[in-house]
Parts: sequence; structure tokens; C-alpha cells
Amino acid sequence: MSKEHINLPKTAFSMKAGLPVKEPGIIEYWNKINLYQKLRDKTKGKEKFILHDGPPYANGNIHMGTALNKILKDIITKFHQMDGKDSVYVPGWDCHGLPIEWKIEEQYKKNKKNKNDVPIIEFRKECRDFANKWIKVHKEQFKRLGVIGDWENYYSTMSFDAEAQIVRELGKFLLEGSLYRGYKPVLWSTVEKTALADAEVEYLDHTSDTIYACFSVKESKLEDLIGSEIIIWTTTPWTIPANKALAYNSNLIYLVIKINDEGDFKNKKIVVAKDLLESIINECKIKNFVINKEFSGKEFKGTICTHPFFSIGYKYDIPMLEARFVTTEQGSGIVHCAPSHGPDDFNLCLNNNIKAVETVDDDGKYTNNIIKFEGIHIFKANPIVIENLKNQKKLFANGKLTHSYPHSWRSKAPLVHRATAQWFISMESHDLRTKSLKAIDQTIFFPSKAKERIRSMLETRPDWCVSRQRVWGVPLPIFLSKKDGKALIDKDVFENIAKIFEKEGSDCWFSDDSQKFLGNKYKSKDYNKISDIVEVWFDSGSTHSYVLEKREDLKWPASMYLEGSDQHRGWFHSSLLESCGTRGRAPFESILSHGFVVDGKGHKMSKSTGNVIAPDDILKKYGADILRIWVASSNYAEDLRIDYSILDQHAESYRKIRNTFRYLLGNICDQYSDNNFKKLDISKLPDLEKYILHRIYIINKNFHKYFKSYNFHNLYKELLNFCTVELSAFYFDIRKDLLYCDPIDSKKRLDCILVLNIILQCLLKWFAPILSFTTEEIYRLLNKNDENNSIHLKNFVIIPEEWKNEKLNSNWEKIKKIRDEANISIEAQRAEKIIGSSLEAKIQIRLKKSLYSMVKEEDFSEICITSAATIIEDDKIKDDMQVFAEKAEGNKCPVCWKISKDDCKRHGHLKF
RNA sequence: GGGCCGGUAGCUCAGUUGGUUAGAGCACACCCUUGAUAAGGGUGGGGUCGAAAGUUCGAGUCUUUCUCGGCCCA
Repeated sequence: MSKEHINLPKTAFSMKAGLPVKEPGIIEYWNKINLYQKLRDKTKGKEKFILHDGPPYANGNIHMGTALNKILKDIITKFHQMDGKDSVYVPGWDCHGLPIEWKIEEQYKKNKKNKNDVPIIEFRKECRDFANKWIKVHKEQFKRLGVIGDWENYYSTMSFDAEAQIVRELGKFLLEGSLYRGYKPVLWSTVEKTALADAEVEYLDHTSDTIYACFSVKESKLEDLIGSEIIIWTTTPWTIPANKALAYNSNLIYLVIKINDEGDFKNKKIVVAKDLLESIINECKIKNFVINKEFSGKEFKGTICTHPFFSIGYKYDIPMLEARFVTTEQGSGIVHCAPSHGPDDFNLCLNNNIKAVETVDDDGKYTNNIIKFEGIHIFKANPIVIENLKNQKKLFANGKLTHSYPHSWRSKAPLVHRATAQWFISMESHDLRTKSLKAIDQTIFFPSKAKERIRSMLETRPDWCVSRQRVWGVPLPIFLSKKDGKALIDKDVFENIAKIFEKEGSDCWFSDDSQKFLGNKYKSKDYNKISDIVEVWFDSGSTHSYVLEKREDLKWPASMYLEGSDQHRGWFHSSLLESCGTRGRAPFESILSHGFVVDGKGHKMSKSTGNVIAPDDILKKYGADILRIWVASSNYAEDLRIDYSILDQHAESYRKIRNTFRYLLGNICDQYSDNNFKKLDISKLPDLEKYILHRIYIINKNFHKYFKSYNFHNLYKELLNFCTVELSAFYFDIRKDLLYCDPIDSKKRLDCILVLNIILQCLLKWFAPILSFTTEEIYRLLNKNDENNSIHLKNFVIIPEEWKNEKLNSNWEKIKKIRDEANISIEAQRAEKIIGSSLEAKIQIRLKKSLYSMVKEEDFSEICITSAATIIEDDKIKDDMQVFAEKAEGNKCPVCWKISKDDCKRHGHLKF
């Protein structure tokens, strides 16, 4: 054998990746050299790119969505860093809020402990510890994905300075006058005297009084309605005194019917939905009636009724309002609305300028806003209301109904919707809506369609309710005057509270005397300290103020906010409102939103379906780089599918890329040198090498185009295709002969080695933001002696304009076509078992004149990897080109395996 | 139930202002190679573009309806 005469590839870079084992070692290396700090040092003073981290909730292990989010952020951060910017990434966590409260309560339940026996301070400390525990866990999980960031100096919404700044931000709204006190229905337990969250509600059977009650039409454009009685049905008669409106659905058909039965309603006209007539006839036992009129719900528009208790003092108008939530499932097709006692009612009334008021107090008794009934407990009010309706001849029918009804998970007592005092930021009083819409216009969205999504939400959203009746959060820093109930608005007080929170955190609000917060100006005996907390969206919506503005290494506004598309209503939204309210513009220049992770069939992942894949499963089986490929190659503008067959496919692509690197490394024998592309003289390179440089130029152009538009799946595809099509199947395959069989220092071979170096340099940098581990593995291998460096500290390559060569490119497009033709003719011979490898063939290429003159200088035996090739001008052929392959005659050179009748030109002199 | 978004080969994606026979890579099948070797090369098969109707000389692309899926809201 003659292997000693050839230069076979030799590299320490293994074919098998073993990523799950190898990657943690690379993370250790990054820690050891303090990569994050090195990145900062390197680009100190450069233009900043700030991707502001939307804080994940510090609760539970990360899932695929979180992994996708962090990897995407990391890819973008690294792209900008290698593009020469100071690309700083400071991770953060969202810590306050209900889910953590529940977790602690759950632990109490297990230990048979009662939440009410635990001092608030102690409870809050447990919440804080819980959040801290998960921050630690998340940190390690995120690092494992290859995410580079300031992990030591992360931010959190529960840090003292964050809590202090949140107070200052709220103070701004209070001072301005846009933060006001209003009322809003919440689920309320009159037994525990507390509000409950949805998740604290149990649905149990409950028997309710039901009534069909009447509202007389006072005004209407539809003449038939005048003097009629609008029938409503409800299971909560006690809300009738709080009624402010009626709701109908304009898509339904309604009837005016005349009752002929004896009784209160003889000869009266009533109005009900057509679809519900039958059930009403049955339930209300109507025997004789006539249909007077059938009409579309649209015709209700502008109708005004009187309250059934009109004659006992309820003198106000009851407008009829259009509402989609009205259905024909039950009742009459017209719904009675008490804005203080139902979310639907509240929202509908709000949109029609009917405010909710406090109708029921903490204990469940009517307040003085409910005339004639003040002081009566709502759970005892039904018979009284029914009796009054009867007296007013407004009770059409009544009965009982057993149905599923919300109850407290603790006391099992039935719950009610009850308007309670809440704090709102007005969308209108200081033009917050207008400001926000303008800010949206000035923001760049990736993908662009996301702009419309957030815009339509802003256009219709109600005032922002920022108060919660909870414990684990930033206290709402408000004092109410005992004299007039008004909020104390004084900048010095807010600043004083902020200073205290900055120093010792916000726990003291719940334990210390009011005087401490009021300072010297006011007396604590004159004020009530409220005990609400700030809703958590305000916490995270303010991160720009206590992270971007406060940190020297960051900038305000951020270059980008990047989150899942659900955050159009979440963090994007709250940040926008908070910032527009306090600073008049958005805290971000651009928004990138990504879709959701779904399974291979496009269905959402859920435990019950059993289609959940956890990031950890993938890390153990494939490694982070495969997961990063999945992120880069998926189109985040849509939902992202993942399952093991998809991952297998990406792992396969990874192997292809890895082997491309392995070929490069093997042929340069791991001896790599950075080239200054600008100084290279490429004029003397062979055409094929020049062509490859041209391709690099083009791919680099596309690379930047795709990167600037955050179009990673096309970028990755471009790079992968370059590796498989251009390099592996074309350039590498052709150049094997040269690399293996030419003298080690022949000019042509050295030219090729140069180009291999260039390719390696480009590929390493192009792939570094995506394949962060593998590119580092290679970089370490090539720079064993430089124990202080990283591929991530490099900048992207700059390709000289001189490498662009369109004319050469179009020539090679033709040459490749000829090569394809040659392959087809060789394949035919192979199928006939005449030849095996292409080197056993010789080819004859016939070309028409124009084509011939373009490519006549080229050596097609080299390009087509055959033992010989002749090229003939022939204008008589049918198509542009014809290629004939036949078996090459002669002896096989033991070195280069080319077959010829003569001695091998290159190796004939060698003795074997 | 409402709002928004989407459905192109088994998979990940292209498909310009409607215009030849809808493309690429991977996967698959077969063949070659054994000097990138748990690698590499070649050839090839595979799509009624979610469904139906409409506009048009012409629809993957425009309109409507339906269907499936996702997010948000109720």
C-alpha cells in the first residue's frame, strides 16, 4: 500500500460529539476565563445593544417555552456582540404574586398550619425564600443552555431597590392625578371578608332563587316597545337593587307578546327572545298569549327603561346595551346588569360610562348606595327583593335552581361578585392611550404583524387596575385621610417610603408604625394606611426604571424586548403603559415576539396529553447545541413544533456540520492561522478557489441580511446548505485528490489550504451564536496555548469586495450543470456495472460554441472526479451539452487511483 | 362564544406586484466508495399547496365559507 505517499486528514476533533458530556466542561471554561467580563472589557465604549430580559416567574423548573425564549435571546445577543456592539444581557426574575403565595399556603395545608396564624412578615419571608430558591435553580438551567449573561448581578422584582423604585413610579401617577380610586367587582367571601383569586374558587352545587323580573320601556325608537315590559332572568335577585342597565344581543330575534292570562300581567306586553319563548311559556306557566311583533335585536338600540323599583326611589334610567355575552342558553335573552356584581356587567357598563359603586360592604350588607335596603345582608335579601318586585307588579315568575356555583376553597362558603375599592391608572385622563398608541407606531416589530395585535388591545383596554388584595408584593404606598377619605399625595412621603424600602425592603410596611412612612409632615392618627399590594404586572412593567435606567452598563430605552406572543397583553403591554405614563415613550426600540412551543402535530403540550418534552430531556439525549439548532432553524413568527423525530433530524444536520468542520480541521492538521482577508492577494488562486471565495462573499451578504431582520431560520438554512451542497458534495469532494495526492507544499495545494483556513474562520464565526458550544470546542482545539480566549470574543468576518466575482460565478454555474450531466452519464454506466467509482470513468463532453468558449480552460477530470475528460466543441448536438462516460482504460495509479495507459504524471516516478 | 394569527413533500423551510411543468436541504430508496469511514459521493421517488366555492384568460398567491391548530379575551 502507499498511504505513506498521501496526506490524509489528521485531527483531534472527534467525529462523535458527545455534547451532553462535553458541554458542561465548556461552561466551566467560560466561567474560568470569566467570559462575560471579557466581553464587556472588549467592547467597552462601543455602541450598545441592550436586549432587556423579560423576567420569568421564579417558580418551578424551566419548560421548552422558557428554553426557547432564553436561547433566542442569547443568539441575538451574541450576534450583536460579534457584530462589534457592546451587547449586554442582564437576566432578571419576576418574584411577587399569587402563584408563590399559593405554594406557601399549600405547604401550610400539608403541615396543618393556618395562614391567618402566621404574621405577614413571616409569610412574606417564606415567599421571598421560595423565589430565591427558584432563581438559583433557573440560573443553572439557563447557563446549561449556553446563555451568556451577567448571572452574578441579575435583577429581580423583589430586590429592595426594585421595590423602592416601584413606589416612586406609582408616586408619579398619583402626583399626576391619573391614579384614582374606583370600584371593580372581585370574587368576595363575606365569611372570610376577603377577595379570592380564580384559583382559590371551588365550584359546588348551590340552590338559588330565580326570578323573571320586568323593566318597563320608557323610550324607544321601536314603537311597539313603548309600554312593554322587558323580561330578565337572574339567579341573584339581591343584585336587582344594584341594576344599572340591560343587555341584549343584536344577533338575536326578539318578540313582543301580549299576555291574556288573568293576573298582574293581563293585557300587558312583554319582550323576550324568540328562541327562549317556549321555555318561558313553560316556566312561567303562560296559557294565553298573542305575538304582536317580531324584531331584530338591533332595534333595541337607544331603548331606555325604568328600574322595577322606580316608585320606591330608583328614579334613574336603565339603558339597554348591546352585548355579545348575551346568549339563548337560559333566561329571556335579555340580561340584567349590575356593574358592581359581575365582570361582564362591569365591563359593559364601563364602556358605556356607567361606573361601579360600592353597593355591598365587607360583611355582605347593602351600603347606603342602595336605598331602602341599606344594612340588609345580601344572603337574606332575596325574599325581600322578590316581595318588593311583587308589590310593584314587576315579578313575572320565580322559582329555585340548583346549579354549580363558586365557593371559597377554605370556608366552602358561597362567593359573590362584589365591587370593592381598587386603584386604577386612567387611560384617558392624561392621554395614556394616545401616548401608547403613538409609542407603538415608533416601535419596530419582529414579526411586523405583532404591531396590530398590541394596537388593537390598547385601543379597547379599560383603565389599568393596579391594586390587589394580597400579601406577597410591593405595598401600594397610599394613606387615606380619616377626615375625607382622600389619598395623601405628597412627593416627599413617596420618596421617604422609597428610601425606607431601599434600605430594609417593603416588609416593614406591614409591621411598622405609619408615622415612620409619613415622616414629620403628617400625623399617623389622621391617616389610614392601606394594605393593598401592587399588581405584579406593574412590578415587571417598571423593570425599565430600576434596571435599564439604574444600571451604568445598560441604556434606556432598550434596543429590544423579546418574549412570547402572549406578552402582548403582558409584559410588552404593562411596560409600554408604565413607561408612556411616566416618560412619554416606550422603554424599547423594538419588540420581537415568538410563538409557542407545540408538539410535532402542532398541538399544545400538556401533561394529560403526554406530549411534553422537557429541556432537560433534550440536554441529556442530544445536548444544548442541538436545542439551539432547533431554535435557530424554526420560524419563531409561528408556533414552533418539536418532537423527537424533529430533533433527530436536527441532530443529523448537526453531524453534517460537525463533519464539515472535521474535514477542514483534518486537512489543515489542526494548524490554523487567522488570516487578514484584506491583505490576501487572491488574484493568483485557481478559479475554483476564487469561486469559493465568491460564494463566501455572497453567503456573508445574506448572513448579514438575515441577521439584521432576525430571520434565523433562513440564515441557518443558508449556512447548512453551504456546508452540504457547496462544500461537502462539491468543493471538498473535488479537492480531496489535490489535498491527499499532491506534494504537500505544491502551490495549488497551499492555495487550497489557505481557502480551507478561510472557510474555517468564516464558519466558526458564522455558527458561533448558534452552535455556541461546538464552535468553542473547535476554537479551543485550535488555540490550545491561549488559555484566555473564546470564539465569542471574536468579531464577524469582513469579506473584501474584491472576492465578489459575478462573471466567474456565472461560469461556474455552467460548469456545475456540466458536472451534473457528467454525473448522470456516469450513473448510467454504474447501473450497468461497467464502472464503480467515478475514477473508473473517463468522460467526453460536447458543448455548443458559446458554452465551449466559456469553460474550455477548465479541467473536467478534476471537476467531475474522473480519470480523464475531453471537451469538444460541437454545434450539431441537440441540447446545450452532451456528456458520454465510459470505462477508463489502463492502470490504476496506486497513489491517486487515477487510471491511465501511461504512467501517472504525478506519481509515476515513485517506487513501490 | 369573540378577536388575532397560521395550515406548501415524512421533517424544517423558500415561493417576489396572481403568470411556464411548485423549489431547497434533511429524511427515504437504490447504487458507488472504503484515503472525511458509526463518515463521503451519485441517482431517484415523493406535493389535487387544509377543504369547498367564487373573481380571473390564468390562483399556492385575491374574496367568501368551512375545517384543523395556536395565542389572547370572555
